[in-house]
Amino acid sequence: MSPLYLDIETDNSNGNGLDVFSSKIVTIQILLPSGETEILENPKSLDKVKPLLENNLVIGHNLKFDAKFLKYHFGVTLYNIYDTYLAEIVLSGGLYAGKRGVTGLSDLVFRYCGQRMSKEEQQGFRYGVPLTPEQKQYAANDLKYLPEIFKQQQAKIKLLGLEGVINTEMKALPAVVWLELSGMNVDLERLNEIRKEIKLRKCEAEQSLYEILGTNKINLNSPRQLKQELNRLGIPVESTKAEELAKFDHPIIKELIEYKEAEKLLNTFVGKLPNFINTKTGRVHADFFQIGAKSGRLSCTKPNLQQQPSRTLPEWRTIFKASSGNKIITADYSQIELRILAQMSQDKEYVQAYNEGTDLHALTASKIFHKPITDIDKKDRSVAKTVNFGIVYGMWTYGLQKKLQAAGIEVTENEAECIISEFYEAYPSVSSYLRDISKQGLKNLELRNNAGRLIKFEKPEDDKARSSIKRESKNLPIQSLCADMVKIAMGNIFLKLEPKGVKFINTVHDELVLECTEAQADEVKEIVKTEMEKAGALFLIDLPCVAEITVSDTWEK
DNA sequence: CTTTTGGGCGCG
DNA sequence: AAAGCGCGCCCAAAAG
Repeated sequence: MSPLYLDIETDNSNGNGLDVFSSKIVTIQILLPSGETEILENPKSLDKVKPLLENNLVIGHNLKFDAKFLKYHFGVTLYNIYDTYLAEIVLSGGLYAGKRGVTGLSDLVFRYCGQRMSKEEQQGFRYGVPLTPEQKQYAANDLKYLPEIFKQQQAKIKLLGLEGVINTEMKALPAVVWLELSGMNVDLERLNEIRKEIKLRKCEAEQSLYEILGTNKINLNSPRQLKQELNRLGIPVESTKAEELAKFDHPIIKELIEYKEAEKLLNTFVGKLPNFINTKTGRVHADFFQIGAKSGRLSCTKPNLQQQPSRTLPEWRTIFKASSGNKIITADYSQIELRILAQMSQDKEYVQAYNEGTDLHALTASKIFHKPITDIDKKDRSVAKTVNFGIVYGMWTYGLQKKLQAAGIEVTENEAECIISEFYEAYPSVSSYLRDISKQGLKNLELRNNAGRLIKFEKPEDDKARSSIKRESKNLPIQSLCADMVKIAMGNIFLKLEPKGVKFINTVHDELVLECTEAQADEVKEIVKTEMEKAGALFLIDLPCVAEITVSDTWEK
């Protein structure tokens, strides 16, 4: 298998040359193993090069873009990919995730080849218009440094032992292409019903607020003005965030929280989502960044399908509806971060609880409150749940106290301290694991998760930054291992289900969402469950990995 | 006028 | 001394 180097140029005359659905490919440049550069101008069909592209290793920079165009316009699928852009983020230990100005092709050309790529003027590639000599030069230029970049990255990958992580990312890339091309279907009628409901809620809250305040000469969306008004009413809030407001007992607080919630939902979700429905496909095609977070998690924009309301407005997700005749498969890992913590800490009680199917939150409650597990009530369990999750994030007693307070559970700082120390006494291995890993992270300024993913930290300049590294060191190995599981599953599911015409429509950190015909639903459900659990079992050795799957007409919470 | 920053909040 | 990890998007206010 000989590697090819690939790049494409697209028509930007509609000002939207990056949009796969409304722009066309003007040229495809391929640097062949022979060293020759082939430029396909204004291609009508790719039948001649399809086998070449589908059966060889294709190397390029940010190939998600190219792969989307090739797939959508010509039905060509890139299976075997090496992307210098993703590789560079992996090599940076996640430091380049979501950063601008460090991962562009020109940045890599300078870093590896010492050459400054001239910032040439927009070449104005137009579909159907023959290329000028300058345009041909420009097109070929994007390819000529790739072999050297590839070679040097390969050496670094080997040196750092990052082959496994790179492999995971490159196999996940075709799945991300599949994801972006699939898009989600939106039930606009349902959306409009919800819009009406919330508008009403907002108006009612707004009227009450004006009445209580005795004026409507205030911008309720201005934290500054709002705080001033609340202080004037004798409510000594230090800020206007929900958590602070919850500390005070005054009729205005309830209305204010109601107003802010409705305002947020209307402005951020209800009002915005319809703008993202693509006119060509009728679906919402968000942009996913494959390594959007330094943990290796994906991030998402325009719109961010990873932050669609579920707690604040449970019915919201039902607007994401299967097309007629289809079903939506929602699959998520059960308590995955706590299971990973159990695996990594090797804590006896934690591991045993998951092996015996004991409710871990109830178990924790029984430990910290010294009660038999059968006597644990809802409130005890809720406190324990906050502790279990908070521990994974490196929470301190002060944070626990605030978190519980926001949930309507009052504890003194002393009580919070007791709860945490009881937790560590009950799970000594969790305690020592977290202590050791945070020390190690701060000392080495880098960590590995169990999949070998490298996590680096910037050199801290002050105590605040040092504390931050200690907390991140507790959390990131866990968060990132979950990301690796999801990516491995994604890559394997792509190979099995994309050829069957199934759609991959969303992913939210520990969750995969697919759409398929009713007839396919049972089979798809089984495959997704099996692949997710298989990927999890690569790293959860001493306890089970469980993926929970639902089949429905809509995206389920 | 446009861009950046800060407070705030949606999700896992 | 700081006080919970990772993201993206909203608006208002400040800065350019």
